[in-house]
Amino acid sequence: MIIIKNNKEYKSVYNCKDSISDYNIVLFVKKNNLGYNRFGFTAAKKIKLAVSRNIIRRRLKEIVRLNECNLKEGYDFVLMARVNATDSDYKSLEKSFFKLMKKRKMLKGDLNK
RNA sequence: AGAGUAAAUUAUACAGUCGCAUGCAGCAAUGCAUGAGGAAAGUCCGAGCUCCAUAGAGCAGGGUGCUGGGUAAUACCCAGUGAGGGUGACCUUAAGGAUAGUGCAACAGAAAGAGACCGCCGCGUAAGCGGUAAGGAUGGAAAGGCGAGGUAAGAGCUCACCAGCAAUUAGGCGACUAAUUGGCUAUGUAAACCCCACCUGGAGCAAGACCAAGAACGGACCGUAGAGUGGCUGCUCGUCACAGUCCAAAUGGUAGGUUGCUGGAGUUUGCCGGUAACGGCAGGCGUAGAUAGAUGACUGUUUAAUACAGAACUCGGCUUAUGUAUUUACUCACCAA
RNA sequence: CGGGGUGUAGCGAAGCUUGGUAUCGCGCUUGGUUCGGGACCAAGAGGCCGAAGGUUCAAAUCCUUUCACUCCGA
Repeated sequence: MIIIKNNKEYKSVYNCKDSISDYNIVLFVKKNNLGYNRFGFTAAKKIKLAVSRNIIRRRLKEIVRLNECNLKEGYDFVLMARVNATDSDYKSLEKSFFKLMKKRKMLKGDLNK
């Protein structure tokens, strides 16, 4: 898994304005023409406690790690946690991840159905 | 068996699978070890460390404020003193000075620092004058309290007891306590100004150091006489740097890597000193170090795995948040013997 | 990491220095004016001053702790 590190790259993804949202997550997508995927995880200060910010980011990382092989290649993804995600557990985050990926048709082959 | 006081322990367990960070070993694949807290938090104090002149002088300003001790240091801790609260175990306490001075005490009340409104008593036909702080009324606070003597009526005017002040003596390192004597005494506020005693330079790891890249963050000279700006509270002084001229480049953005970075006033066991905080000696332990930022997911077990909550230079305190289970010592009340 | 500022009626602000009465504007309610509405005139309601302690006879004001919002510097 390759993580986006630069602030500029995050901003360029946001500026594409290609976003789709859910109760828990906002997903930003941009084509990068590199032949592989890159990921970014953010949890803003709106979520007050550092503990819950960390836990949400770690859970999102875990979801991506386990399901990276199912995604199409050549894109930058940024997963932004909403305030509602504070009370959500791992399984509901995973559900909304798949829901959003299906909507954007980013899953490989038959999985989109 | 009820109510309570004080102190302390415990903190996402254990096993397996996948995954992350750091270190070590290895050519590599990989293997092994370690991996958030009691508050990591708030940033309310105190330090270390770094730079500013290896930090200066004076005044202002700021802080602390019963006594003694502990400590690197403190506004912290320990032991004690006084005051207040509780039947008690025990708890609370910014607690120097109001006789150095100034200010303030609204409204009410006659009067708020020195006093006569009503009343009482004397004189007087009366108006009024004088004496008087016992009683009334106001207020948070009213001229030491209360009783007896005394008197025209009264009054520490006199006396006993109590409270306060001063001096002496005794005890204690000291805060202070006790006794005796004295004259009879001027309220509160210093978390109002202030006085006294002690302490106090500023900025902070984005501090700072080194290296690379780049056309370039410079080189040389003069001067340090005066004026100016800056060195993060103000003023005065002092001191340092810049500011000047010439050469090169240019009015602009680049911001990468290494280091600081974890062994430290560390922790724990025993002995000794001390009422204690703590100190000394000897032995054991090696216990996160990232830089978009490492701890997560799933399954099983036990009654249950839950609260508050996440390291970012490091320590010592304080304050605030907090689940479950448990222990020790003590107090009061009731019952029984 | 460091340094400020603000919190007062439904909304926006004064008052805090120097402690005793919480004031102003808009809005709200009632009445008047108008054929009716607006504007205007008159009257009125609405606050334990972010929270908890302390000092004081008395605290929005002074002190301590705490919560929320917000700004600035590196």
